[in-house]
Amino acid sequence: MTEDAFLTAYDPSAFERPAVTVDLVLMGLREGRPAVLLVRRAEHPHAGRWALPGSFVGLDETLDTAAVRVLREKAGFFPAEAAGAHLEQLYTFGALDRDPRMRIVTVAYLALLPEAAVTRALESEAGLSAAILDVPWAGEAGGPVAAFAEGDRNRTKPLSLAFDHAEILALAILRLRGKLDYSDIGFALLPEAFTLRQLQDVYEAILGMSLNKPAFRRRMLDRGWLAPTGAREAGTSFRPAELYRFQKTALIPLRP
Amino acid sequence: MTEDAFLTAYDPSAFERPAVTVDLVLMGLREGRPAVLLVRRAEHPHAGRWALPGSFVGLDETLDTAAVRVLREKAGFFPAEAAGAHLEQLYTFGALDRDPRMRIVTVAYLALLPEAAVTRALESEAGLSAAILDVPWAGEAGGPVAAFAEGDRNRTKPLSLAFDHAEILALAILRLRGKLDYSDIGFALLPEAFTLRQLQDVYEAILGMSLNKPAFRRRMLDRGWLAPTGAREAGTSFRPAELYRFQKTALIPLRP
DNA sequence: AGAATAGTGTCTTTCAGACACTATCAT
DNA sequence: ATGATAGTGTCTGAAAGACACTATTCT
Repeated sequence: MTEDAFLTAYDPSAFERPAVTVDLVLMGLREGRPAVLLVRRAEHPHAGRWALPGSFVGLDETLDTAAVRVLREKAGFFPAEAAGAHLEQLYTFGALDRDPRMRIVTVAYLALLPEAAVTRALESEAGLSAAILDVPWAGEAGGPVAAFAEGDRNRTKPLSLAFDHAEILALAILRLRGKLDYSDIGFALLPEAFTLRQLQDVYEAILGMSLNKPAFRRRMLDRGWLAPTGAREAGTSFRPAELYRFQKTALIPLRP
Repeated sequence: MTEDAFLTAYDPSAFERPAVTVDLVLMGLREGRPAVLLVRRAEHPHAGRWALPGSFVGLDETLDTAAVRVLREKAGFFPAEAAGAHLEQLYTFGALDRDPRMRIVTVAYLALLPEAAVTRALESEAGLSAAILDVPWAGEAGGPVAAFAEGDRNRTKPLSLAFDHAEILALAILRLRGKLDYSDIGFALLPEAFTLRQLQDVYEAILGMSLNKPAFRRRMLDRGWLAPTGAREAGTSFRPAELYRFQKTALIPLRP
C-alpha cells in the first residue's frame, strides 16, 4: 500500500474529538496600571460574567491565525495593529468540565498592546471593557489575580470571570513577569517613543514592586536595546525626560 | 431561557473540528549524554521514520491524563513510574499541513526520566529506541537538534523525524535549558541519590558547555535543595564522592 | 527663585569565574 | 607511595542595591 493509497482510504472522522478554541489575554496599560480587555458574556453559559475574547479554531486556519482573527474581529484591532502586536502562545487548557456545553480544549494566547491601541480598541468595540489588575508581588510562584472594573476606584468587588479564565489570567501574569527581565516584552506595552521613567513604571506595574532607579537605568542602557531619539517629552511642568526608541541590536551578546 | 435549557438545546457537533493529540518528548540520559525515546513508524504516513510517542486525546480524559496514558501504554512505564515522572506541557502545534491525513492539533509534553527508568522502558517496550542528541551551545536562541541512533558512534547519519517532531524536539531542548538554572528539573534526570559531579554532568550535557566546578558546587549547595545522605558512591577506583538527595526546602527564599 | 523630576557618581555587597591548593580513597 | 578525583580557600571582576548628589526644565 502506498502512502497515497493509505491517505485516500483513511477515515478522518473515525473518533469523536474535542472542540478547539483560542482565548486571548489582551494585556495593556490604563493610566500606568496593568489591565486586561474582557467581554461581558451575553449568552449562556456564564451569562453576565466576564470572559477573555476567543473563538473556535476553523479547519482552514492555524492556531496563530485564529488568534490574530480574534484580535481583529472581537477586539476591534485594525489588521495593521493586529499584525504588529506582540502575540505569543501561553498554554493549552483541557480540563474535562471547563465548558458545560461540551468538551473544549482551548489554546490561550497572550497579546501585549500599547496604551494607545487599548484606548482605540475600547472606543471602537462596544462589547469590550478594560479591567484593572491587582498584581501584588506574591513570590515567584505568583498568586491569584484580581480584576476590577475601571470605574471601581476602591477595588472592592473583583469581577467574576467565566470558565477557567481566572486561571488563564493568572498564568499570563506569571509569564509576563518571568519574561520581563530577559526579553523585550516590556517594550510591547509602550508607545514608539518613551522615557526611561515610563519603562520603569511598566516594570514596576507588572512586577508589583518598586525598583531602584540608577540600577534600572544602567541595566536598560547597557543592554543596548535603547536608541535615544534626541527629542524630549512634552507637557510636563518640570524637567522633561529624554525619549528613547526600542531598537534590538543585531549583535546579541552571547555567553562565551 | 435558563442556562439548563440552553445547554440541552445546544448542538455540540455544529462545526467541523480539528483532531487533538498529545506527543511526548521523553528525555533522559544514556551514558551521560542527553537522549530521547522514539518509536519507528510502521505505517503511513511517514512510514520508517522516527516519531515521538503520542496518542489521540479522548473525550473522557484531560490533556495531562492522555499524556500519562501515553507514558504507560506507548513508553512502557509502570503506573508508579508514570505518576512520579516530571511531566510538563511544552507547546501546542497547529500548522495546517503537519499531518497529511487530516487536520491535527497536537499538544506537546516534555517528560524527564531518570537513567534507570529509560533503561527499563527500552527493555520492556520493543518498539522503543533511544536516540542520542547532539546539542552544542548555539546561543540562547538554540539551534537545530540532531538525533542519532545509539549504535551510530560516529554520528554521521542524523535520524529523520516524522511530521514536525524535529521542531518539537528543538523546543524541548530550549525549554530544558531555560528552566535548568531556576527550577529543579535537573534533578528529574538523576537517580534518588547522586553526586555533585553527576549533577554537573547533567547540566553540562544539557547546556552543551562546560561549567566551573567550585562555582557550580557553591550555587547548588547554597540553594539548600541538597541533603547529604551520609553515604558515598561505590565502585570507583579513586576517592568516592559524597551522595546527595534532592530535597526542596519548605522555605523558598523570596525577593523582599 | 523655587519646585519637581531627570539623570549621575560612588560606595558597598553579592556572586560568578578562575586557579591553585588540600583531602581522601583505591590500588 | 601513587594516581586520580573530591572538595575548598581565595583572589578578581562584573553587576546590582542604596544613597546622595548634581542638572535641567517649567512656572
